[in-house]
This record gives sequence, structure tokens and C-alpha cells, in this order.
Amino acid sequence: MVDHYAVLEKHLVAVDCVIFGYDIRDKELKLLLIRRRFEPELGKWSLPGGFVKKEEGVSEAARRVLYQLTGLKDVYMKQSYAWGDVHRDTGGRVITISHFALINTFELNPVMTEASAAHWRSISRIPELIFDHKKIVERAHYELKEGIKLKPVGFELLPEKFTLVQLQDLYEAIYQRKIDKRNFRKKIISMNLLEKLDEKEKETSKKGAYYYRFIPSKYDDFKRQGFYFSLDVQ
Amino acid sequence: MVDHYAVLEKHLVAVDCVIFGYDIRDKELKLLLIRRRFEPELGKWSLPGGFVKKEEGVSEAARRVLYQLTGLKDVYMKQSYAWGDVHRDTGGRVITISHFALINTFELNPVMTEASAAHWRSISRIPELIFDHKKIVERAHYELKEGIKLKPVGFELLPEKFTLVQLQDLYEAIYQRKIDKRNFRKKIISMNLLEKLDEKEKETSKKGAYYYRFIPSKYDDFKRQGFYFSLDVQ
DNA sequence: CCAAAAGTGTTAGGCTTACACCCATGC
DNA sequence: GCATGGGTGTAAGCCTAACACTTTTGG
Repeated sequence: MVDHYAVLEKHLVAVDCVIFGYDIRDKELKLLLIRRRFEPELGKWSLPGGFVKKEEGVSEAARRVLYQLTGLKDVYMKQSYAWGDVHRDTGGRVITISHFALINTFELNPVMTEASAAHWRSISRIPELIFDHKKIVERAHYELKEGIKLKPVGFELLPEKFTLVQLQDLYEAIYQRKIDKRNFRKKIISMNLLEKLDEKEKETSKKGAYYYRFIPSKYDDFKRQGFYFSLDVQ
Repeated sequence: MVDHYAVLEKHLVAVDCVIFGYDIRDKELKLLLIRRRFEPELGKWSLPGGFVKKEEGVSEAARRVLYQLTGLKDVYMKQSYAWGDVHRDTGGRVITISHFALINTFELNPVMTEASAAHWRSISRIPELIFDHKKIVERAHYELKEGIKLKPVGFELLPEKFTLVQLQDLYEAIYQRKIDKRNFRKKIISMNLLEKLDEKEKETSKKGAYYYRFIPSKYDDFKRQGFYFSLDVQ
């Protein structure tokens, strides 16, 4: 490629990933954080990130970072925001483009996360993070809350089969508030997005709760077209 | 500043501005476009843009580009999206961060725009644009439509005094559809955002229409907290 | 007096929300 | 048989959306 812009000033460009996970057992929305492995701020809590390479698109870079950390591909991922203050990174001028990703914590190989010194931390107990990473997380969490109203992305955080109770727990974890059970079910069912299976989950109750799964074709429609899922407050 | 990242690959980072303007006379939402002044694609239609400098934040760069083009400061401006495909710019690898800005076309000094070869073009008749600028515009227009539901940013496009008819015309230009007059007025008035003035605009009708202006303190509240302004379709 | 634009209320239907009891089962 | 969590319906209020005529005044 002919380079027409040879004389201009160049910048380091990074991607940072806000990786949300949901643990169906302890019903908490979590964030995958790492101990930083290079200077400055070596050893401090940080979002997983990396620098964009010469022959690599920005979203490719974000997927690469996620893959190297978790071994996962085909993950729901979305660009969040470009952070461009001159002094945001104390190690040099770095423009970072944050992304958020949704995975369910069971998909993740624990060996892998251990190797990369990654840890799940509950969204309600985030440790101190380097640079502007706290703001980056807050923005991503806000976008998750908004986004989940418009697209049924919440399912990305659940295993393939789940109960309505588990789905509601997830929404409560994301919004950090109680939701009315009957209204929640009414709304979700009326979307015709879910298929009731004949199987029950019987670990958490004697009666057992029916498993559901989302109907992939309907789910894809919703992801494209959007829907509106608003919630009452109690 | 110590540079810890000296050996890494650097990139050109640009900002592009999607500058929306509204012309109260012909009731059209417009876009400020320029003829590109350097290679490649010299002379073709393009969004106004520029490269981010070493000691300049990304949003500062966007404001600088807007200022150099229009002479305006204190403009409503918002980051839109980072475009990072390796081959999006045929002149070299450039990551661009698009922003959108709202101004009313009267604020703009015509001499200034002539000097910079900038032209207002109606949103419904956008010429062919270089690179991925069409996609950038589409995204910004979508964000404007969504954003105006949540924040009353529409006023940024109007002069200080405006009539309810003018305000409705603006919304119709943004959404490119008709809105019911009574419902529109009911909703806008119920927000207690507007102050009715004693003065009438008498150019477009014999009866004349009362001028309104937004109450700055209320407006600021709304900008911070958000509101929800949804519209009916006819 | 008439043309042209401004201004004004009401109603039906749908959606949101609040709320409490029965069901199934393992122990 | 009882403790535990799963599952179910209805009514009130609010918001949205559809709809048409009167007012003002310059020419």
C-alpha cells in the first residue's frame, strides 16, 4: 500500500476488554480482571488488553486479546468507547478502544485463566484498577444495562439450558435490583423467544424448574431488529 | 514522560466529524461536507477530519477540527465510534474516531465555510463519500435519532428563540416522518422545559406563532439525567 | 371576508405495575 | 406432613396514539 501520510504523528493504540461473566451458582455478575504483567503498574489489577498490531483491525485485536486470555471464539462482543486523553496511561501516550464481551463463566477453562493470572471479580466488589479502567468498566456496565433492554443479549451469559428463575436472577444481577416474578415471566414468555423443554433442573428445589432454551432463529431476529425490555422497580 | 512502550507498533489516528445542521427555513437536516484537499481521493466529498496530534486528546482533536472549519466553540459534540479496519483508508492504515456535532446553520459564518470549501448537504441527498464515510454518517444519524429520545439535544440545532412549529419541523426532519401536532405539543409542554415568550414570529403566518425558549437550568438537568421522548408514527 | 397557519381536548386501547396464593416433591 | 422453591392471574392507572375544529389576522 502506498503510504500518503508518512510524515504524520503516530500513536499507540490499544484495546481493553470488559469481560462480563455470570455465575449461575452464586448469582453474581462478574468481571474478568488480570494482574498486569509489565511496567508501569506491574502487578496491579487491570482490564485485559493489548496493543493493536500493524496488520490487524481494531475489533480483530479485541477478539485476539479475548482469545489469548480465555481460549474462546464466537463470543458476543461490542465496541464501547475510545479513550483518548493524552495522559490517561502513565507509561506513554496510548489511545485505547474499550470493548465489552459477555460469556458464561462455565465456558471458561479454569486452567487457562489461571495461566494468564485472570480472576473473576464480582461487579459489586471491583478492586482498584489502573489508569482510567474504573471509568471504562462503569461505562461498559451502563451500556450492558441499556443494551440488554434493546437486544436479548442476556442469554449470552447463560448456559444453553436455563430455568426462568436463573434468567431472572441474571437480570437482577445485572440491574442490581429485585424484579417482580410474574411480570418478568409474562414479558419474557410473550416474546416467543423461549422454548420450554421437558427436562427439569432439580438441584435447587424439590419440585424442580423446567429448563428453557432460546430458539436460535427468533433470537437472531431479535438481535438484528431489537426489542424493548423494560423492568419495573420494586 | 518515560516511554515504556517504545518498541511497539504505532498508528495514525484521525477524527472525523459528522456535523449536523438544521436550516429553519427549508426545514431540512443537513450535513457539513468538504472537498478533500489532499491525496488520495483529492477533491472528493468527505467528512471534515484531521489527524490526532501528539499532545492532543482525541476529543480535543475533534473540537479543533470543528473549530478550524466553522470558527465555533462550545458546540454539542459526542464521540460516535472508532473505525479500525486495516484497509478502510486507501492512503494508509488510519484508525478514525468519528464524532457527531449539532449546530444551527445560522450560527455559521458563510465566509468561513466558503474558505474551507465546506458545504451543507441535505441528509436525504448525500453525495458519494470517500472510504467508509457513508457508514460513519449512517451510524451518526442513527445515534442522533436515538439520542434525541433520551436527551433534548434537538435544541442545539435551533436558534435561541423558536416556535413550537419550528421545533416540530426539526423533529420531523430528523426522523423524516410526520408527527401529530397535538401530541407533540402536549408532550413537549408537559416536560416544563420551555418558557413561552410574549413575542410572536410573524413571518410565516398572519396569526403569528409564539416564540419559546428552553429554560437553561431545566435543560441542563435533562441533559444530565435524560428523559424519554418517544414519538408516534402516522 | 377569506385564505393560511396556529392553537387546542378527548377517548380508546395497550402496556406497566402491584400484588398473594397454590403446587409439587423430597425428606 | 411440612418445608422449600416453582409457578400462576387480575385489576388499576398511566401513557400512547388517533382524530377535527376554532382562532387570528393580513391582504
